[in-house]
Amino acid sequence: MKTIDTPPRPVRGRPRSFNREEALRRAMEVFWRKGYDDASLGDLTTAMGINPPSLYAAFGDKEALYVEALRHYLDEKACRETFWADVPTARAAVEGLLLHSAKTLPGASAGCMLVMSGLNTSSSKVRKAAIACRANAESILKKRIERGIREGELPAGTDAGALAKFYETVLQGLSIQAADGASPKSLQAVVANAMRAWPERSKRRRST
Amino acid sequence: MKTIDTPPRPVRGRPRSFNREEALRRAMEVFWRKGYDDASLGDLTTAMGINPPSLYAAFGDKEALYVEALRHYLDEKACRETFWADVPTARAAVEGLLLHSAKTLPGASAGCMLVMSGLNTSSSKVRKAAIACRANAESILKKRIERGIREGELPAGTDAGALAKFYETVLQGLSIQAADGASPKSLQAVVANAMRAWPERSKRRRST
DNA sequence: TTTATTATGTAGTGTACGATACAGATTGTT
DNA sequence: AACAATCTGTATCGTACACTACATAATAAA
Repeated sequence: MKTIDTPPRPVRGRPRSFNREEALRRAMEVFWRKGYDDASLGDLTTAMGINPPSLYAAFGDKEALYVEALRHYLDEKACRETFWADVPTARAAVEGLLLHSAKTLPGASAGCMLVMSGLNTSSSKVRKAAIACRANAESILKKRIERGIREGELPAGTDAGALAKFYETVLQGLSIQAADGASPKSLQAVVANAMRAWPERSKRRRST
Repeated sequence: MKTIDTPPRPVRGRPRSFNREEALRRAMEVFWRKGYDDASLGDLTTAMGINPPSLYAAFGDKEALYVEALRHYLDEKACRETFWADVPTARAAVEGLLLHSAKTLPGASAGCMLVMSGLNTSSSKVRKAAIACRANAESILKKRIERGIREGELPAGTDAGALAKFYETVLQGLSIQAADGASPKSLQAVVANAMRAWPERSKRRRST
């Protein structure tokens, strides 16, 4: 799902000399690695291969560039719908999501960009955008769990919202653990523990 | 446990005109609320009621002041040993810790200072100190769990390190959830889910 | 060819920040 | 009383930052 569509190419004037998508991708990597505040315009323009006026003409300002980079991150790196395309059960979807994080986050030196966004950040615009994106991610997780309930995979009385929030909480904690230097193996053990909280389908308990 | 002892009072010279402990406490509150980078020296000196030279004479520099403020936070707000003084079981200790966070964090507008420290921060000194403090907190949790294993509360084969890391991960996720505006009630539901992963003492399973 | 429009590179602007120089104030020591 | 030592308030310093003014280049339309 494209969240922001590229404005239609202007018909007149000097054409842009750089690839906007590619520049955005590089900006995303800088923001991901250094965070919003610590990524200076110099860092960004160097990585993007352009000068400040081009950046401002194409993206607005630093805040807008960050928000767009975060959206790009979600589409490219963390799109749950596509990640879950062929996963049959909610349990496998959640476990796969957590394990994916456990395996890949220790490589990214700064955790998950979505999780880290807006924390300790001066820009309230960035903070609000990050909160909204995380809420959206949680709602996607919730919907997958609700589907599991509808399909009989989970007990009928399961609180999908609370369960989604729990696994989202674990996911967010994993990023901090990864940023602190935890190994993939230790994070996988964390995931294994988290999955022990998964509501089993009536292992011999009255269901009302 | 005092981690840093106040240097002995110099015998000569003009005496300090402010209370160092009280100034440190106020600096801690500013850092807690705004984070390391976003707390300016102006914010700090205003809250502390002193001028920059006094700050530098008493605390070194901004980084050293932050590290000391973080230690103060641990002693005052988050000392697990004293928090667990009268808690008989490891399970109650962990659950109490999580519930305490679930109830109090939504009030603090920026989550737990220990958890948020060093994230998206320019100072590597602050980052390293934060990582060390979190590792220490996790080891305290691990020791409490190991005691539970020794005392027969937990199954003999339990991996204390993995279990401690799991609950520390949840604790860290709770701070992000709180910073995102989650209510105490919803966080308590997260805690309830997390406690479902607690290893029960052989509810009819072979214990080797 | 001329004109309008948009992008580019150079070279800055203003500002906020962390940190400090300095002179004067306040103490203990001799 | 004279001196040494330490702290305090004022008034900065140098720097890094986000951002932009401006002249010029490159394109499409007239």
